[in-house]
Amino acid sequence: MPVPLYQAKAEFFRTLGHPVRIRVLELLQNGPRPVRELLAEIRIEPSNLSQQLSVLRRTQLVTATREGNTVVYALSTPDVAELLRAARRILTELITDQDALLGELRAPEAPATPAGRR
Amino acid sequence: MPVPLYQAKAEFFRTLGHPVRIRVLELLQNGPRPVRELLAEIRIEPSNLSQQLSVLRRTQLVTATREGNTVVYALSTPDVAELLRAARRILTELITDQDALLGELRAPEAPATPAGRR
DNA sequence: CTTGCAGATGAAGATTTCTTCAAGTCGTCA
DNA sequence: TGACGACTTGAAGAAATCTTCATCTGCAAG
Repeated sequence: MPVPLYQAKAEFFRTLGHPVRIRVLELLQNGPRPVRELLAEIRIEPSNLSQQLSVLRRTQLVTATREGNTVVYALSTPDVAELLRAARRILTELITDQDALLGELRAPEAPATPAGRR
Repeated sequence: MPVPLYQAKAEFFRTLGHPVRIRVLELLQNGPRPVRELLAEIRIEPSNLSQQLSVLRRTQLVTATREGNTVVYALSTPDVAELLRAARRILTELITDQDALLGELRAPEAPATPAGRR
C-alpha cells in the first residue's frame, strides 16, 4: 500500500466538500462551460473561483482548455457526474430518514438515539 | 430552498473527508461493531476516535446503542455503504485514468492540460 | 457506596483550508 | 508594439478543522 487507500478517499471527498466546487461540478454536468459563464452563475470573486477551479484541476476532476480568449472547463470523466448523482440520491434519502425521525419525536413509538445523545 | 442544497452536499462530503471517519464507515459496512473493536483496528487515541464518531453521529451517518458497558456503532442506513462502494469504484477509475495520462506523457500523442498548467 | 472500566465531552494549541488582494500571464485587437 | 480583457497565481490574514489533554458520565462489580 503506497498511500493508504482510505487516505486517498478522504482527500477525494474533501475536494468535493466545498459549496463552490460542488456548484461548478454540477454546472459542468450539463456540458463544458467557459469560466465566464461559471462566474455569471456563481456570484463570487473571479480569483476565488479560479482558486477553486485549480483545486478541481489538481485532483483531476475537471480539465481546462483554452479557446482563444476564454478558458473552457469540463468534467474529466462522466464518472464524476455519476458520483454526484449517487450522492444526491443518498443525501435525499438520508434527509428523508431524518424527517421521519423528527416525526417520531412528535408521536413516539420506539426511542432512537439511546447512548450518548445530547 | 431553506439551506441551499449545494451547501448541504458540501457538508456531507466534508464529513466523509477524514481518514479515520472513512475507516470507521468501511469497518461498519461489515456490520455493527463496538467501539472497542474499532479502536483495535484503527490505532488512535480513544478520545480522538470518540470525536470522529461524534461527527458521524451528528450527521446521522451512524447510530450508537449502549449494550451493557460497551457502545455499539452501526451504519444508520445501507445507503451509506452504497455510497462508499460508488465512491470506491469511481476513485479507482479516476486513478486508472491518471495512470493512463502518465503513460501518455512518456509517449505523447495529444497534449492534455493546455491552459494554465504548472 | 465506591472503585474501575468504557466512552464522551470541553477546551486549547497546532494545522489546514478559505477568502481576498496585488500582481502576473497569455491571447486579441488596434 | 501597446493596451485591454480574461483568467491565474502567490501571499497573508481569517476561519474552520484536528489532535490531545483533563475531566466527566454511566454502568457493573465488589
